[in-house]
Amino acid sequence: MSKFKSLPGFREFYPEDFAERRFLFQVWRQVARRFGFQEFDGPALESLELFKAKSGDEIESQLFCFEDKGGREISLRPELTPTLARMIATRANSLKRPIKWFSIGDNFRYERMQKGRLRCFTQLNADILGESGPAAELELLALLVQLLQGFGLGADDFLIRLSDRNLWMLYLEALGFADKSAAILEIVDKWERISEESATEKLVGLVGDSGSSLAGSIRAFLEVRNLQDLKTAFESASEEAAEGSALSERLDDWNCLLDGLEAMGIAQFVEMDLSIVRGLAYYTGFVFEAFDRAKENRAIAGGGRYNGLVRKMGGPEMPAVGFGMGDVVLADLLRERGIMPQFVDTIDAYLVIGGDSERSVALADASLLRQSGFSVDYSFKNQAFGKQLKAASASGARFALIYGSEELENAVVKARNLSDRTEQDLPRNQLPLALRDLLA
RNA sequence: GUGGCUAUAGCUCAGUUGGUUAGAGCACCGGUUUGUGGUACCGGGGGUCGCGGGUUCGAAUCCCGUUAGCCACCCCA
Repeated sequence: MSKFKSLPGFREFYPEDFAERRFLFQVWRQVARRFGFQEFDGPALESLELFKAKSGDEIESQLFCFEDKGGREISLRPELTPTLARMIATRANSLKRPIKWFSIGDNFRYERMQKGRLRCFTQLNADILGESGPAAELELLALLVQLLQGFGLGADDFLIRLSDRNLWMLYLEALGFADKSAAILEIVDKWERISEESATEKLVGLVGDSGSSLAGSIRAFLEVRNLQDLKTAFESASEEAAEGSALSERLDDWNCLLDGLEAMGIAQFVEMDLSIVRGLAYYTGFVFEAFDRAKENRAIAGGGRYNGLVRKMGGPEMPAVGFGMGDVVLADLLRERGIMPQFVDTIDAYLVIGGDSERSVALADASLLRQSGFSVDYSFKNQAFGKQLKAASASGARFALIYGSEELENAVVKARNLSDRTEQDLPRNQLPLALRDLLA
């Protein structure tokens, strides 16, 4: 056993683990590219202030932060969005819009670990900036669906819940609680986790006696699953608001988005569900989360619109919407479903070397073949043929190239197909070409 | 930050009411095998039984502490 251990919440990736990781990244990258997103990255280490600016001072307790040797207060990044917002803010005026960017990177959060949550995890982030209309949300939802489909997940496996903080603001305004909306939404966010009684208690504590009727109105809103339900909820809240232009404009956005989902053939993956409000209050419009259907409440990915952030980072007004998807929950899910592929590293050829007198010839060919683009391996020491063939087989090689004295006398090497055990001689002076034909 | 459970080889786990030198399977290395691989047989390396303290003639085993892991709460950007 090693004298040292890795830090809590930080993983080591042995080759078999890394193969899974590579698979996740490949799908992420391929699908994002299919949608025309461009890959970027920022520094893993940033000033502490950057993260406090977005999330408030309380965030510090969950950061890997410290003072560097120059006396700077710095932190490993807990998320990518502040960095993205700063990068966009810096070049906002020269970036062609819409800006469609994605990134795959490690994030760090100083938290107690549990299932699906570590201290260092990798997240895919995809963001669209410069588009204020629901076309941006549509594109991101379509990307999210195809990403999950790219891993072999289907409509039975996941569901995207789509919500809207704007609708909540309009609704609370219609109910006469516009001034307490932030505090009320915090309670709504916890609604599913705490009992309705204790939620009602909190509401009564917040707004007084009208709290219990407010609780009833909120429950009705939480049960909304389509635009018809929504209309009914608003009508019973306030006739005036139900007829107002603010609501009808927002309903236009909803119609546009829902029609788009229909047109893209992904409507069955998305459900209107206003119980998603997402904790921190910097989201400004549509918000959404993708859930594992088998285990309710486990979010695979989440995001929403955050129109104010680029300006907060010193840039111009810049509409923005994005989502993140972590590798930990996703990999757990794929393993549970039995759809995490098992990868075997293979090579093209394994050289079986007769002895010292054949070794230098074999080494010359290994070098040539590798330069020609083949993956080639061989034993470091002289061993019996049987041993070397065993190693060849274990290496995953498709062919064993046998360098024996008889072969070399005839200026050939014997290629043994390791799966069907057939053999044929290849001329040494044309080895790369001959091997290419064999592998084709 | 709070609580519950757990900790023996790289992995999965045995280990009796406390009793010699802590075991097995898998994996790894070597041999049977200097011209033909997945099986078989033989052998080998690898452990301060998480760590520290206590009880005892004697602790992997009992007690206390601590650390780490898992799970839940909190939080979830």
